[in-house]
Amino acid sequence: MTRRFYVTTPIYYVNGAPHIGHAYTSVAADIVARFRRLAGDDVFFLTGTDEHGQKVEQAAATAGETPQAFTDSIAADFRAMADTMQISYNDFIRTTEPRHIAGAQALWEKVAESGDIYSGHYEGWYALRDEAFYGEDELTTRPDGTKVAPTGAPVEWVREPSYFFRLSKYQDRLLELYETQPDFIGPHGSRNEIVSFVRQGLRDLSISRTSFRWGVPVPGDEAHVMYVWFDALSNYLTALGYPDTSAPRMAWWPADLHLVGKDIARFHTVYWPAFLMAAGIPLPGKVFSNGWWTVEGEKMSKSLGNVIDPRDLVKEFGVDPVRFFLIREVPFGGDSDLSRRSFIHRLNTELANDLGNLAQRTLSLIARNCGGVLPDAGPHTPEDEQLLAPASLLPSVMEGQVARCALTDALEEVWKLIRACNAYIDHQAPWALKKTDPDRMAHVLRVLADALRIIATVLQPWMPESMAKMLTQLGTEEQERSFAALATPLPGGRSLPAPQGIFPRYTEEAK
RNA sequence: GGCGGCGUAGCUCAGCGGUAGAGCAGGGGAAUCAUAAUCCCUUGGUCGGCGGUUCAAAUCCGUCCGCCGCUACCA
Repeated sequence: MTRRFYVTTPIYYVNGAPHIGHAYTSVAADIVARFRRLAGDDVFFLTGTDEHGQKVEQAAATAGETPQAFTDSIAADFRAMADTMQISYNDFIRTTEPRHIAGAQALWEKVAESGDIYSGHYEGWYALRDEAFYGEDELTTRPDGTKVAPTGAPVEWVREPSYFFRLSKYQDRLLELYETQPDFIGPHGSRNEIVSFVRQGLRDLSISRTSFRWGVPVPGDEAHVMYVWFDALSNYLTALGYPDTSAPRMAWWPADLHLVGKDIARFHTVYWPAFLMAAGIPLPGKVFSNGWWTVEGEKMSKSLGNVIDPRDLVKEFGVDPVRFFLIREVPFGGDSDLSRRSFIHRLNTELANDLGNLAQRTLSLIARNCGGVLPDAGPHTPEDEQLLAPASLLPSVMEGQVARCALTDALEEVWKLIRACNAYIDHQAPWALKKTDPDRMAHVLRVLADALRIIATVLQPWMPESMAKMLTQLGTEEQERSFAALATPLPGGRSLPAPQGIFPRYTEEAK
């Protein structure tokens, strides 16, 4: 029976334009989704936008638009970015859609049924700009007597009625979850932080607001709208058709993997499982958080004006090199830097030199010396085996790595094989065999073609467009590109298209 | 302050009890099928400091120094 796999990106908050950080998380999720599809799973891949909250309401007012019109245009921009990045989502949910609003309200009611929602008052120092409450001890007093948040945002004392979620009740069950399901939170460092946070003790969570209107109305009390995280987190369920348990998509629940930025790890590893526990809904399998990008060594910020729109890079270099760089440059999970120099260096050494050139030299030798058709396989020498044996294990090795979200390690695994292929071709020297032993030459080229087929197959999730081109040049049909298809060797004699370079080299023109 | 992580070759990092590793960068050589790409060899580290446990420590323990993260409602 086909395994179902459900992976999500965060729903992105529409208070600004999409940047490289959003693209990063989405590309990572996309790689997992594509990888699981190649492995034969029935994948559901969700992305979308988080569109409620006071900040959005105000930004819309400032822009002189209705909140709906405002979010429509930014949501469209996020969707366009996802499309540019070749994100293969199955659905794009917006929290302003009726299906989501109804689902979020149903989840609220379900949690309320368990007795874990009660009404009270919330009061504290509130920073409008940050949409956040702060503790007295976090504030600093300015010379003029006004208090400001650590972020520098001015705060005011507010008191408003609020519904609360009994988060405190779930402390032990959460700790037990982290204990019994050690892979629930990744990477490791993030897990430690969450565990120690929960150990400190959990306070009940204010989950509604009366101070603004742009949100999901609380069922049965229209004076309140839901706190944005109750609303937002429920998207992972509402997109599947929740609360309609007979909806076909509900078969994908519980989610296998939520990929998130490290800033929102806590919402996904503490609040979300607690909400689900309260509602009696099974928990997701894993929440993995990724780090931040800096640009040329500096923090990305609007004031520095160094915010990178991934689409600008795609325009210049193509989508696959950007996807590749984002995942390759640093172990997935940590922070990383994007500099033009390191970017171009990566593309030149690993894509153009190592991989692109390997394909090009192999394919042009075949084109020129084998009549442009895929040679038959010959008897394997020990050297051939030494190359092909580990190559055939690649998909299963990478499967383990992808399951751990070790997306960079998985790439490194492929590059070991690519380097081995370059060494192999030099040692076998098919260009010399051409005169001394043409049969062996053909067999060597076939070994390389087989290795390249594996390489291109497993790299499809990272670089779908380029690897499709490479697989076409290697003579594979559309239906021969899954992991399962690798078990069947391609028939010799198939004619191959004329080889064409896939990854160009870049030279920075001197300025 | 509390909790946690990190500090290993010029750079990015892996190793986590048994004679220091990879990639890139640097140096030398080979080859010429290929996007002047590739291959081979090679320089380079008292594994942050000090102390301890052990036959044996980057690897375990203690301590010190230096970075970084978390410490509640903020993509």
